[in-house]
Amino acid sequence: MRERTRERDLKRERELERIMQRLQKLDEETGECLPSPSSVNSQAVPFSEMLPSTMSIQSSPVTQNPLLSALLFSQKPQKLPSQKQGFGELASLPDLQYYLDVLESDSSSLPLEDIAEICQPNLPDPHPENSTDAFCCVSELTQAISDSLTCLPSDPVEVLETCIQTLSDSSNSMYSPSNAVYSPESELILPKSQINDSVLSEFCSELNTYTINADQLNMAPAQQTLSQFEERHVMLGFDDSASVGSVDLETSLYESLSNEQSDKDELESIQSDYTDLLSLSADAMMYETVTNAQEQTQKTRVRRGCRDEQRAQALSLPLSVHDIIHLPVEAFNEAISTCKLNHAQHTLIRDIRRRGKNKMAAQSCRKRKMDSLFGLEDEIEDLKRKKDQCMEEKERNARELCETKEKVGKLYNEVFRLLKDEHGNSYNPREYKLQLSTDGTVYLLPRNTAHKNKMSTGDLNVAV
DNA sequence: ACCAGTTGTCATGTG
DNA sequence: ACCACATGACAACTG
Repeated sequence: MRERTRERDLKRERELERIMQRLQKLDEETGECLPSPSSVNSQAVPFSEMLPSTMSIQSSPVTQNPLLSALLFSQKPQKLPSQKQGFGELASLPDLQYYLDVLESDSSSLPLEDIAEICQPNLPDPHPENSTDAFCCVSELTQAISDSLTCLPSDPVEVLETCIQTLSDSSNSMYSPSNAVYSPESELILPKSQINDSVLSEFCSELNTYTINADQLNMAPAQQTLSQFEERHVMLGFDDSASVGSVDLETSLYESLSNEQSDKDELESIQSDYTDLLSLSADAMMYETVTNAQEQTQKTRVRRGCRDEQRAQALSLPLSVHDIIHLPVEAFNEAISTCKLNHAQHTLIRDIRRRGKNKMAAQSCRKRKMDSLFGLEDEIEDLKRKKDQCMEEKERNARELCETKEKVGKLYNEVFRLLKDEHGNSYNPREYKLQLSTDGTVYLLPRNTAHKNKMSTGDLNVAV
């Protein structure tokens, strides 16, 4: 089996090499430098954008066919899991897209007979037992190109449409919607027959949260994974915005599958823990057993969030975990009083409600704490901004004060220079000074008396 | 293996 | 006394 795979890989490598050589030869002959198929891959231009404007992709049957959807919208064929069985061969699809693109955009740059020759290696294998499904897919496309070239060698658009029509005929295609699964996000197409755990793991990071009920665990793993893969975005059964009772598929699906036995063991353990209570008559013994069960459960905690769900199932509680937690007090009390519960059920239902309430309280408490923290951080930022503003204002005021002092000094000197005594002589600035009174009058005072009685008009010699 | 962050749970305090 | 809620502390889990 491994040898056959290696042979197929080598065969495909040789084919790709031939195609590349042919392209290189074409480049040399035409003197034009056409983008190589690999560069087309890296350019990540959706093939749908290459379609003529008159050809609406939405109205085309293309989108009805998962293979063509994958083909036309495939931008990163290198993402295909080449190590998975049969998918490495799909890597040449973008090459074929490239040829179709050249046909559609400028058929003169690539002689049609050359395309037929390029496509020749991809034609269906005369020995079908050597072909993989993916290789058949490539062959199918190249066959369509080749046939189209024969029938409609002068109309590239029709070539393309013929290819699409050929591959849209899903009646015999292994990639028809009825037997293939297509992931638009990951741009991959997988035949259902090849969906298995290892392939599914490629998709798991994109899958949403699922709630798995107990009877799903009884499904065969491959059947279950396929079923859940097809039902992505669908919430089954218990719906809870919190994680109570729900199981994250990514972490738990495989856990559920690989540890199916341990899961059952755990369920049985829980069931045993609480059903043991049914056989006990003394309340004290019941309480002790509940405590032991809780301790044991805590010690053997495998996953969080679904334990109460399992416990509720184990003891067949009449209310869902969601109702147990979210019902108003009156309704809850009425419900548990009307439903005749034994001691174990009563204890469990109280515990579930307490834990559920406390879980929500803890969540809101943490949210408040984070909000408070963010509020404090915002306050710190505001205070920093205000501090910066104050610092800027202080600097601006200091600058303005300096400028004002400078202006006053100049004005002082100017005024002092203009003052003359009765003989027309200037006053000595070392002996006299100007002083401004509170009423706005400027006085000339001798320096030795200025400080003694600044505002005494009797000392004034000159009023300016 | 280690670590930081997240989450569920329990114990305890408070109104 | 009882209840609901808040919160610190711890352990399990996760990436």
